[in-house]
Amino acid sequence: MTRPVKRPTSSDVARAAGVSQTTVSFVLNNKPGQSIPEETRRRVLEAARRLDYRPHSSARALAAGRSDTVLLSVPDLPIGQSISRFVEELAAALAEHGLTLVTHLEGAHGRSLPDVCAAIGASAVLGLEVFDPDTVRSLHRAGADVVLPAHPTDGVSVTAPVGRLQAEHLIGRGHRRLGYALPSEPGLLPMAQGRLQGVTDACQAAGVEPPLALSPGMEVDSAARAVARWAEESVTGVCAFHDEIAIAVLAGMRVHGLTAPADLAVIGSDDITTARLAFPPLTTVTFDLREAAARRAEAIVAAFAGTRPEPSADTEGTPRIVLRSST
Amino acid sequence: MTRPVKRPTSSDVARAAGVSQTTVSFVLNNKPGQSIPEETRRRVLEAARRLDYRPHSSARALAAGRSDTVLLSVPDLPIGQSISRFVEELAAALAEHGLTLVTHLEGAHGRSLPDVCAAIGASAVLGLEVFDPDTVRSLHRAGADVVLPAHPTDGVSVTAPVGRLQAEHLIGRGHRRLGYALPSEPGLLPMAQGRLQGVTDACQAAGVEPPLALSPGMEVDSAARAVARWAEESVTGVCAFHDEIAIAVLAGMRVHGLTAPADLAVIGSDDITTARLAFPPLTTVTFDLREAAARRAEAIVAAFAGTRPEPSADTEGTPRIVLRSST
DNA sequence: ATGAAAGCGCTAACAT
DNA sequence: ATGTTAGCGCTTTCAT
Repeated sequence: MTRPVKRPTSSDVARAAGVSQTTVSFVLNNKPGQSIPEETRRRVLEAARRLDYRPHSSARALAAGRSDTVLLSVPDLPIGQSISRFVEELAAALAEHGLTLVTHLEGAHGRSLPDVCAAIGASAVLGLEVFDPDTVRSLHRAGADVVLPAHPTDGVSVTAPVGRLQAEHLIGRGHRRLGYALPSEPGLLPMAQGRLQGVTDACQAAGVEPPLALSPGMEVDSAARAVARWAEESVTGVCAFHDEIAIAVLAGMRVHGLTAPADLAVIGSDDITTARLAFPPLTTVTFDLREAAARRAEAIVAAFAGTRPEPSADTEGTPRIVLRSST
Repeated sequence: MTRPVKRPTSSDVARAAGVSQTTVSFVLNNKPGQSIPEETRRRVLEAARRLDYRPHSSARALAAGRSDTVLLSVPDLPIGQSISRFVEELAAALAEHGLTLVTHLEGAHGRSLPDVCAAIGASAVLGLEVFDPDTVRSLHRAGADVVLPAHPTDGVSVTAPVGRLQAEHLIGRGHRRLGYALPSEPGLLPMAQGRLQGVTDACQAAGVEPPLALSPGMEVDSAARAVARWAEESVTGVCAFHDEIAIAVLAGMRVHGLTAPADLAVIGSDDITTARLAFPPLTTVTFDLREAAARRAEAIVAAFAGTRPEPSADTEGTPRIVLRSST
């Protein structure tokens, strides 16, 4: 359980390879502008491999003045596997640039994000939504070189256009009065505001009334009340913040003997696994997370290099509507 | 986006407080066995606060030979909010001991756990299931002082007794032939084996046949096939690895016009949000994660101190059966 | 093409 | 009660 062995240092590798420690550093970091003969390089790499050498991250960070660690802050809770997949892709994309991603779950009780950032010596901090200026400042003081997104143009949330797409889908199907199902967790509200705004925009563009936003909650009863309310207001289509809430709406409809999409069309977001298994199956909006993740990774690497990433027209990944019912 | 400012060092604080840098270190770390007059201590703390000083984690880790970072490895995907809550509680409990928790999502493409461990300089690595000896060795070589659980007695998984409880519940209801629904993700298999073993044990103890384990998958069709298979074998109750799979089984039953629990009883695990909303609602096994998290945190702190945690009889948290249907 | 040497910011003996 | 000093393992400048 406790480790008695001392791990090899770069000097150990140097000794084993019969070169200086400096040379080891050059070889292992592929230092440009150095002319290391193939033979020497080989010897060093071989020795490193044999000793199972790994650079001591703290020592490296201390000397270099920056770490290779990227911290991702993930909001309160279960955002479905859509986000999980995003994290995975992001980690992979960053790994290709030699960066390591770890995640901090924003919780009520944990430490603050700047604390965590300082504690692990992250040199970049990522979020899903734009950080407010105060947080950005704190993070910088905590040692973060890069904070993203710090500005709405930084290639914002994975989530922004979701609402618009949901609404356009329903409006395209002839719905003229929409509802919006908000999450109850306060932590998700900022993100929800963004998505709701998208719905509102789409409604305005189509010349239909703005959506009636309610919080159906995650209980059958509360959801049933929301459904009743929407029915009173002649709402015929509901956009849900994410699939879990959409499923709650479906459950609420069951209470009233309503069926989707005939009585009320419901569209979710994130394409969680259980959405596919809901009855009736849910219509969902989702993104190509691979793309989005890759772009984010580029933005980070570019920010490190001081180069601002070229502002691509669509920083959001390729949206995709996944239809599973005939909503 | 990029930070130009240099952050204050402990020497800056020393200068501001008119003391030596050593004294600053002593005060800020509450070094025991030192007698710092209240006045000096106050001046130092005041200066640190004014400068918004935060110790440089890498420097500290390098000098002290160990960091305050704990890395939690979370398996493949959305294990529901049960696990999320566990993470949150764990983070809070560790924070009370000055330790910082970050999470690594085990993904197909990301870096290996030892890589991540080395990259962030974690001095403890945690998992939900027992690590195999090879991994433990790698982690130690990667710089981890503490690896838990490394041994079945270390206060194992949050999950171990789950299978037993599920089976006992069904057997208690008169079921004599059980099925088990395995996950399809290979990453979850080790955990699934543990839970399945619990079911098998309970069956043996009750003198009923061992469970018929199948992988229903997360598609309606594949789940329907599994259900058919269980029906052929006169299985009347199914324990599912977790709620998502249980929901898949429910979906498969719908295809055959079967209803739960009359035709086939289904019991899940983890109490995910959508399980509450499934139709019919799912029976689920769940734990008091607060307790489990606190115990885990203690184990880690104890391991750091070299003290083995006193082996408490129940390292698993308080199990709780959540009934939502009349399974 | 390679090495020597000076720190990075901190902790921990060891003085005083 | 406080300061002096020597590293921790690495990167990087400057010599060779």
